[in-house]
Amino acid sequence: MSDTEDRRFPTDDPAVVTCGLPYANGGIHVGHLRSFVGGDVFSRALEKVGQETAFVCGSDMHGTPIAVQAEREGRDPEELALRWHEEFTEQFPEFDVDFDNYGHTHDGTNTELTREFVRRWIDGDHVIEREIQVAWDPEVDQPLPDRFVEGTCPYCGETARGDECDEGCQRHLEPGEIVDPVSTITGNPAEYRSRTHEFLKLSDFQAYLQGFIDRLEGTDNARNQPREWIEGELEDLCITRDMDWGIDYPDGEDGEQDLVLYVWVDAPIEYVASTKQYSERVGTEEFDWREVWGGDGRDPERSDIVHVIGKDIIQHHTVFWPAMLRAAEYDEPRAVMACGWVTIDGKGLSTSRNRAVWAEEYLEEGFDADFLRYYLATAGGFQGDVDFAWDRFRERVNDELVGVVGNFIYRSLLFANRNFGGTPGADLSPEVEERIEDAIGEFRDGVDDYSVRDVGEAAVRLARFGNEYIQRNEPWKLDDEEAAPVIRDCVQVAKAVTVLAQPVIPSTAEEVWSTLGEPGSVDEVRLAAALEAPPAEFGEPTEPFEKVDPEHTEELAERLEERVAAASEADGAGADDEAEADADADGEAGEAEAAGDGDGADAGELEPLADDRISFEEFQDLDIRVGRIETVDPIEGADDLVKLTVDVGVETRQVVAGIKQLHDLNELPGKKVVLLANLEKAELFGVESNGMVLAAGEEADLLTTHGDAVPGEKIR
RNA sequence: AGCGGGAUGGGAUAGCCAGGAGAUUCCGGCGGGCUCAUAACCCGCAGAUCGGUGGUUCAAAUCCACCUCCCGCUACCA
Repeated sequence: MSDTEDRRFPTDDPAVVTCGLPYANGGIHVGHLRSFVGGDVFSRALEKVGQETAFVCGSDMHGTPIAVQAEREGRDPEELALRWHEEFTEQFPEFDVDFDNYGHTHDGTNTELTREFVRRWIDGDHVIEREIQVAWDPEVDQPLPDRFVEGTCPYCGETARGDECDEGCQRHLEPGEIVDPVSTITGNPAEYRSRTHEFLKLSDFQAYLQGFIDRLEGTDNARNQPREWIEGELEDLCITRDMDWGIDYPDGEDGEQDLVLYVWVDAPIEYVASTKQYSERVGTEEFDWREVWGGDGRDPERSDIVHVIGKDIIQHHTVFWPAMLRAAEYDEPRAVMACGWVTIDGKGLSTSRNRAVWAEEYLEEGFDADFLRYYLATAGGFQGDVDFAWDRFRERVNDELVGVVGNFIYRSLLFANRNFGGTPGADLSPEVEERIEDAIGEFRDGVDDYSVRDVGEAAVRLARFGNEYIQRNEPWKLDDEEAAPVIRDCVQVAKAVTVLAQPVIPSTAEEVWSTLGEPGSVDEVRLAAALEAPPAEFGEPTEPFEKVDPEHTEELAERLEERVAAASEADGAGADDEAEADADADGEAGEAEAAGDGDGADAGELEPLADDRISFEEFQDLDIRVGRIETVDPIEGADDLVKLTVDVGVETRQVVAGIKQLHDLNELPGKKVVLLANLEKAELFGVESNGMVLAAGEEADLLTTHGDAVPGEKIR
């Protein structure tokens, strides 16, 4: 970031704005919507400043989560993914997220282009073949790529997924790295088999990426977070997987290999493919995708490619992706805008736990899409997290959008219409002209700073000025002749507000535009239109917005509260296996939740007794047994965890317990313990734990029996 | 432990990256105005040591160091 430099928008070249691909295995909620709205606002704003822009995206159809889900449901992955893809296609327009092209990664364009990328890598000698050990389920004789396998991270020892150490050090894991692999489908311990795979030599691009990251524009998090990777040792990226679902690896000669490309290979290429589809549809004279993506002899380090993503996929867009582009001799991204999460009560949304406000649900409640767009775009800085609360939503919409923006436009236009039948014939005052120019400047700065918020605020501030201005001049106390210049100014401000606000509230802006009697669409005009005279005649305006009913949001807040409570409960009880597919979905705040413990932990300070009573039946749901410890083995790499085998009469269970530092392990065998037998299985450090040994307090003081109860006896 | 992001008047946020008159906007509180406007809008007040400590500087919310506390991904007490 050699500072603001002089590379301001617009440039002479066409730009492309992309949004992180929604993953086609679940619905869209407000968290996802934030990055789509952000991208849409930004691309509209770019056009407002005169930048030729294509806004493209597509559904992410491949990858193991979809394959896993399809397998579980006994369905075809393509059919599964397409169903969601269709839904996305319908939902985006409802929020005025208006892509110039929306494709998907499984379509012909992407498939072809992806293969071409890979061929270029091969031709450029950036791909090497390597024998690696891949996880394999011996029982069903099936390879276990990525998230088909879980195990222990070789770096930090945490439980990890096959493709990343999601719970520990967050490292990206290459196939074959994970220790103690277990199949996520069958639960079988996996074994490693030797397979030949293809690798993109990221190491070829280390120096390049170091320069790239200094050049990259966008939000700070995107420019800083990857530095650790780029400045460290870059490992080569395995670009193939042993799977059926995906794009076949283009190996030319022997079509024998049943390898497909890693999902993160074909997913970002969809950005290019989708742009290409757009070009093909409108014609290259209108928009030439090659001018954006390169290969046209321009400086590849000076593109106008802007990626809008969620902060969970920063590395993919700032390390893998630029290397992939470079290796195929395409241009590099100019900017990456990584937005924060949308939270509820400060905690992340969760698809699998229904801890969310769904896109569909929002619309069903009858709210204006512009309201949510406004809220999401301006509630906080783009890279910060934004809390979604219905009452905050109502507050900001009613007080700012309706009260300030809508009200100003309405009162101005109504006054003008009643007294003058339109815009009075008078000159624009220098004060107002200057103020509008300032607003245009704020808007421009917002675009150049990649600040969606500032872009949105520019219009609101101008409207606020408008209210002050009309109040200060009190035209209602003046005769028509005196009032004319004031109203002329107000109508001009109202028009300017409409132009400036259009990227955020496109549909309302459009209505106001036609109320003003302006020809064409506000979507088409540029910022300069804010200072052009409004029509001399226009009809009676209607109120641009209808307020949000407080009772309505109150009710929704209650409903949401219940839903969140339900999610937390489900959560407190359960392990974290359900997290599987979420992380890829962009804008999704993975699964948080530490369930209430953690606090009151200090010795000497006892937790209060629980208020909620449970029924005897509920108690009986717990299958608690007497057990006898047979063997004790410390778990390698873990501080406290040990692997126990416990005789519970009917069988012997393997249980993991965190008691290593608190008990002399040698004394444990033979000790009787109390075991919760029907707790769901969990995996800790790659070791399965089938039950829970009960212990008291922080010290994990093991419970035992005083009499002669025998293993297997039920506690009642 | 690791990585990232924070800590600003009662609550929620902006400013800090390009350091300079004690600071934005929204809600809330108090008082006033106006009546064109969707009980809207406008004005004024209430007064906060801009998390702590030290440093750089003529000057720091804004830069540097250390610290504390939060939050997020996530965790070994299953």
